[in-house]
Amino acid sequence: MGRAPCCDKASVKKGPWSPEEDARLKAYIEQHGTGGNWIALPRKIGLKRCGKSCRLRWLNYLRPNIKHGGFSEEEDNIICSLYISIGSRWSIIAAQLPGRTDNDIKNYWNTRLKKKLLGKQRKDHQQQARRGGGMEQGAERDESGNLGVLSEGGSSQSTYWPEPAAMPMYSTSQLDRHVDDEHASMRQLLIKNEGRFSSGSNAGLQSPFIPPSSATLPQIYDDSASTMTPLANATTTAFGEGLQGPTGFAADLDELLRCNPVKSEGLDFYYGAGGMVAEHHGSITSESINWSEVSPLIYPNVVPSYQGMQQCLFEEPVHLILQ
DNA sequence: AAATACAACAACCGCGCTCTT
DNA sequence: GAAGAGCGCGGTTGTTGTATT
Repeated sequence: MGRAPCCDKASVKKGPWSPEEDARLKAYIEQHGTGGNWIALPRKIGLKRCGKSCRLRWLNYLRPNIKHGGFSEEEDNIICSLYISIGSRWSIIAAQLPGRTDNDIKNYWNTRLKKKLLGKQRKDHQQQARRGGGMEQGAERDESGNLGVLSEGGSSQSTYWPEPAAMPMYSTSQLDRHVDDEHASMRQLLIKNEGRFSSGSNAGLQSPFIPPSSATLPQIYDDSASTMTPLANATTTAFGEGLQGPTGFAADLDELLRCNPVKSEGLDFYYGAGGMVAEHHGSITSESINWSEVSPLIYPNVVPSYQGMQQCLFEEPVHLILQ
């Protein structure tokens, strides 16, 4: 048996919201709140809209203090850094950017930031070629504009990415899962750019996100197994399996942030004293956290601490992981 | 000026999860 | 514990505006 629809599709209006609908929804919520039931809300107001549609409209457009457009470079950098670390968890990323909604960030990423990054990549690519960087033919991106990270089966490498010796050691199953994975590809791009668009002084720095090989992984965790085990579990549960990527990436992030508490203050909500990882040993989910409540607490820290976070993300873990 | 292509944004859809009964 | 309702999220599609030919 299929899932029951959340509302009667036939009697529900779809498409763009009129100013009148906006005004009614806004006025009602400002006066009465949502009442904890979005499904019933449109009936109370007399709107022929799906409850989910009302919720979306409120959250993405009508809610106070929503910013639209005009993303700053700092915001770009934060988005990129978080995309590197947690992937397309737009709601979590949005929680780090006051006034931004997940939908807004998602759209911004899909329509502009991704292209901006690829544009930079293309530029770097050309510069490298001019310097005699030895780009082979056929290294161009595919029709969708993506650069191949690894070819099918992982037996050959992209001509752009580092030589095999510098490449992470993926297992066969990991490769199978992530070949042609856009997220992985984009993340590689971001990592190369150190999670930002502006070129920094340490442009040649090697990415810290070199995934530990199967041989090095256990060592990392064995060193502090009593604390790392719940941490790793919590990370997996909180951000989902997909997060782990081909690299045990979230675990790496855990490790480096754990080892650099001062630098990770932007992620206090996640790692800090009494934070979710500290308090919930392996049983939390992203849904169990009320990000709207968490966000106000962390907003003030985010931007000022970004440099530190970025430094933490991009400078420290090389020796940690390769140790 | 008209047609077409592209970009940006708003909104919808389906799924997984949590909560309630 | 099971089932249903509702919420929240991420992916995708549709619409509108702008640029180009």
